[in-house]
Amino acid sequence: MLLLWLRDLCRRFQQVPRRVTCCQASRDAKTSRAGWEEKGTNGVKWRQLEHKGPYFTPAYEPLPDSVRFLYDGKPVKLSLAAEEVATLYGKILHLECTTKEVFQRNFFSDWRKEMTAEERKLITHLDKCDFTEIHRHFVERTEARRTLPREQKQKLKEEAAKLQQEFGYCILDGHREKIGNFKTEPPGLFRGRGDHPKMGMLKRRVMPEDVVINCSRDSRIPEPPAGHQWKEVRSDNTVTWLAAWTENIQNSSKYIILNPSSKLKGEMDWQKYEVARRLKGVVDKIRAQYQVDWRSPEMKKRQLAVALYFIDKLALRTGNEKEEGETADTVGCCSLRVEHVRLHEKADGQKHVVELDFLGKDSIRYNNRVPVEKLVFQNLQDFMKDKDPRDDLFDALTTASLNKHLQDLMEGLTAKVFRTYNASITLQEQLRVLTRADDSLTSKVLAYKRANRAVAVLCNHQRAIPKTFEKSMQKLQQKIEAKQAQVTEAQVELEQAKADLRTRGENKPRSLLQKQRRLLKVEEQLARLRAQATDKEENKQVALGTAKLNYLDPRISIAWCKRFGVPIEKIYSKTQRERFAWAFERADEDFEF
DNA sequence: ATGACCACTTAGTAGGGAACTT
DNA sequence: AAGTTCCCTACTAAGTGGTCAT
Repeated sequence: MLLLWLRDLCRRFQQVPRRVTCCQASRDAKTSRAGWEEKGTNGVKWRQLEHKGPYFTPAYEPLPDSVRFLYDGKPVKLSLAAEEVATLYGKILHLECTTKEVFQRNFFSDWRKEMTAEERKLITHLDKCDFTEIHRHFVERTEARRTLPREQKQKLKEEAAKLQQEFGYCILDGHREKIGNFKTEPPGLFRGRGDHPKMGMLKRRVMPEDVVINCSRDSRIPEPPAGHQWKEVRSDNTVTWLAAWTENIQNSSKYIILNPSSKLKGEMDWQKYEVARRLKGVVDKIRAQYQVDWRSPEMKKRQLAVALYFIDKLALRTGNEKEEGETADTVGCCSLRVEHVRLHEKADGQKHVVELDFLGKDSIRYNNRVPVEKLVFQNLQDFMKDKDPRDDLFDALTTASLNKHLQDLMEGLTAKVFRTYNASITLQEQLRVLTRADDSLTSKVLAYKRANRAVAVLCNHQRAIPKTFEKSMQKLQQKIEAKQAQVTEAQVELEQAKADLRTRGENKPRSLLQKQRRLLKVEEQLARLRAQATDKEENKQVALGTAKLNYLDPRISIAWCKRFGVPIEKIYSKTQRERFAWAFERADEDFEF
């Protein structure tokens, strides 16, 4: 208690909390041995941090009188507060979430809290509310912005750039670094993923009074907006955030953080991959061990061994416990329930097939059938025996105990390192298998995409099928047919030319050569189109970006580009190149993960 | 042990703008 | 110039895993 109070006091006086520095020192002894820190500083993330604080969402701008809200068919002029919340709903009227009952109920309940007593008395049923004029108003506003004359657009762009210049950068240890999100989140209606019990709730406007500023003591402390104050100004150099507030839906912290291009973030990214590379050195031993443990007489040990097998083989997430009723019902490995597993003695012509079917992170469905070793199968049967569908599959296992075990196997090893390791090693291996040195540039890039996709599939990174997918696929098919016709035509012409040369003895070898070249060219184009179509089809439900950004050691890709003469721009966009700047300094063509 | 809390990484989506057609 | 497609980025939700108090 005393310590707590002291620490709080320290923070209030904007000093580096002593206790934190002390703790960090002991942690450092461990981490430096593991090669975590290179500067030899103890958990300290910066020495200097200066910034302007967050940029706040501009105040609410009332609707023009011409835009009406109707209740029960009659226009009602809403109070400012109630109108603002109404516009949040009207703005997203076209989105599917507004049709969900939970969303509507939560929204209506929170909206009513913003109404005056009078409004509350009048407006009692959401289905009598008509937001269509509000919705149209915002659609028109967007449209108006889109069709703005060139100079006006230019002006808006410049204003945005000015804002970016003023608020979008900080000074960290003498370097000007880009901030990731320099704006506070605007008020809005909470859009959880999947079946979220809180969808539709009002996310309130962030005020300076909610915001804690983190910066160095001797820096220019950011000014709060006129007439306002910060909640607190502190100087904690063991954390990387610049400002923080507590969001009112889940009561969790939101942070203003650095851009991924920053040195600090880059260094942390690098370390992540170095840990994964260390796993490469011990993974065989770990695999051998968990296979032995499948036979253990201890239930705990067997559950751990099977769970780890899933995490390793199927790249499952660890699956922390979640508070029931606060979030959507999703699971990971350790939180799998009996109802998520089906065992097939025989399926698809294979023995001992395990079928997993559950909602994972972001309520993305994981549905996979895999043949497993007999021992794994028998263990699963045992774990499921005499349990209800809603019971935990691994009832004797927690993520904490799993990670504790992993920590003993290798310094810095946690469950998520397996995902990183397996993702990166898969990319490297797939690139090796799929790339041919004498292929065209296009083919090489396509090979990369394939390798990337293999990882995305492994990690179950999915996306919604693009709305225009069918249409654009049809168009591509038409293009292919047209190209096919061209090829046929070119073939005929070539044959004709050959025949002419023979029969009439016409002496035009130049034209013959031209026709041959023509055929080759259209055939190549056809092949390219076909490859494109295959690629598109295989990719329609797969999200490649997540793996690329978070799981694939960029040094693998950089080395591959160098080895095969592929320009790096073909693989990484500008922001991605900035994000992976750390890797360019550390990878030559011989790099091996 | 257990749970609350915190800080950080990982995730999919909406919407805007660039690039390409018409 | 307008329409269309495609790619990128901003946004913010939802995970992981550590620490600390109880």
